[in-house]
Amino acid sequence: MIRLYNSQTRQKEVFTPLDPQNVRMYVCGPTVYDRAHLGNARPVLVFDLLYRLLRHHYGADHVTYVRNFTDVDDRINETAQRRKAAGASGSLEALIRARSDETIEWFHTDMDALGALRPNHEPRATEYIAQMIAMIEDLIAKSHAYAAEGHALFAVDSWKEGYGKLSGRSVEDMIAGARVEVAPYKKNPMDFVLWKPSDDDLPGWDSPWGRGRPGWHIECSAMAHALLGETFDIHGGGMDLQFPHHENEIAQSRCAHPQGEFAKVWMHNEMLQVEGKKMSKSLGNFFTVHDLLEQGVPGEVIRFVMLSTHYRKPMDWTEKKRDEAERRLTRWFRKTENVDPAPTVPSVIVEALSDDLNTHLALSEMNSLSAPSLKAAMRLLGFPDAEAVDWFRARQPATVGVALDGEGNLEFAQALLNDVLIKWHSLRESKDYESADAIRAALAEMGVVVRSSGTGPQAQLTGSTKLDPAKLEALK
RNA sequence: GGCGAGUUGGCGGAGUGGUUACGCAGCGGAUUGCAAAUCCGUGUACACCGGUUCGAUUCCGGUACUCGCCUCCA
Repeated sequence: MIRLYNSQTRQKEVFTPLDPQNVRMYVCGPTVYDRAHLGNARPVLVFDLLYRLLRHHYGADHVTYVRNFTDVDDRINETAQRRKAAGASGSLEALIRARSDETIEWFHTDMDALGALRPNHEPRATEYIAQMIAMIEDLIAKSHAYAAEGHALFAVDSWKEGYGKLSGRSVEDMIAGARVEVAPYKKNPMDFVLWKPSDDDLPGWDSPWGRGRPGWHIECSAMAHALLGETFDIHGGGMDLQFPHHENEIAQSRCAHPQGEFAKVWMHNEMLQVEGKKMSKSLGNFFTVHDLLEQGVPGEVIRFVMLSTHYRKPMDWTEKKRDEAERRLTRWFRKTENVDPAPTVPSVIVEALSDDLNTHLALSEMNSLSAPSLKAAMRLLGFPDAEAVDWFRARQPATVGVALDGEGNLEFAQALLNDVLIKWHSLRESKDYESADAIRAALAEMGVVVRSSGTGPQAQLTGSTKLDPAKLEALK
C-alpha cells in the first residue's frame, strides 16, 4: 500500500490507481535553454524514486511516466539571438532548434549520471502544437477562453469555482496581491495566455489567431492529455510551479475536458538551497549538475544527498552532506561488493518508501540490513551495484597491476612499485618494521597509500599519485 | 499585503501522547607491530509561553525567529 501526500487535499492519502495495469504519472520537465542546475535535479530524482516504487508495486510494464521538454520559450529564443549576434551561422530558427537539441542531450547525460531512469515518454512541446491549438479552440468554443489582438487568453472568471483550489488562493486575493502589469487586452487581470503572437524571425505556427506560439501552461495540458488521457493518477513538479503553472493547467484541462478529472494526486517537491541560501547567480552559489560531476562528485553521491531529505522539505546542499554521503556509500559498496542481492527488498524499506516517499527513513533502515538485503534495497533506491561504480573501484585498495591497467606508459613504474610492495611485505613478515615503515613513508610521498589486507600488500593510487622510477628503484 | 512551510542532541535528520531512531563526527574498547578496514560500547535532544491530559517533544492556541511562493526559476 502506497500513501502519498496530495497537495490538492493537503493530506496523505492511500494511493489507488485508476488502472493498476497502467499507472500514469506526468511530471513537468525542464525548459531546455541551458544546463540543468542542481535544483533541477531534485524533482527528477524525487519522481524517479516514485517511478521506481510504482514499478515495484505494480510491475515495470504497468507504469507510464511522462516528462516533457519545454522547447518553446523566450529564454531559448534569447540564447539563440545572442549566438546569432555573436556571429553564429544559420537561421535563428535553426539556432533555436540546435540549442534545444543540445540542451536535451546534456540533460540526458547529466540525469543518467544521477541514476535517473528515462521516462516512458519525453514529449517535446513543439511536437504537440496541433493538439494545443485544438485544445485552445475547444476552450474558446466552450466560452472558457477568448481571442484578442493575436492572443488567446483563458478567462479565469469562467471557472471561478475551481480556480485557485490547488494553491489555496482566491481570485480576489490574487488580484489584490498581483504585481503583474496587466495587459490591456485582458478582460480580467488574472487571465493568462494560451497563445501569443511571434515575430517573423522567431519560431511560430499558423493558428486561427495568427502566426504565433503557445503559452507555457497549455503545453503541459495538451501533452498530458495526448499521452495519458483526461484523467490520470499523479502529476508532479516543483513547489514553485504550483502557482500559476499547475493552477492554470488544471483550469485548462478541466474546462476543456469537463468529464475528466485531470490529475487525481498532485505532488510537489520543496526547493533546494545551497549552504543555507537560495541558489542564485548573484550569491555566487549557483552551479549545475554538470559542474559537480566535472569536479568529481559522483552521481551516486548527489543522488544520496538528494534522497537524504524528505521531498516535501527544503533541502540544503552542503559540502558536509556530500562528504558524509560519500563515506556512507563507500561503506555500503564495500559491504555489498561481490554479494548476490536478496531476491526481495526488505519490507521495512518498501514500507518506508511507500509512506509518502520517506527516503530518509529508508536510508536509515538500510544501515542495519545484511549485505544481500542491502544490495537489493540499494537497487530499489536506484543505486548501482558496487561492481559498476568506477570511483569506488578506484578508491579501493587495489593491487598495482589492476589499478594501473591500461596506462601503458606507466608499466615500468608499475612493475617497480610491485617489487617495492613485495619487499615491504617481506620486511613485515620478518618483523623488520623500521625498514617497512620507511618504505611506506617514501611511497606516501609519491601519493601511494600502502595497506595490508588478507590477500597481501595493496596500494591505493589517487589522481595526485606521481610515481618516480628512480626512487622506486632505490627502495626495491 | 496574500498564501504556505519549518524550528529536534556537535552536525544531518526520522519519529512518537508515557518506552533506544538512525547516520556522521567525537569518546571508550576489541583486533592490528603501527596504520587501514572491521566489530562492540557510548549521547536522557525535541524554539518560547499558555492550555488540554494522570502524563506532551508529540494535540490545541499564541509569541519569536527562519524560509519559500505570489515575477513563464524545479
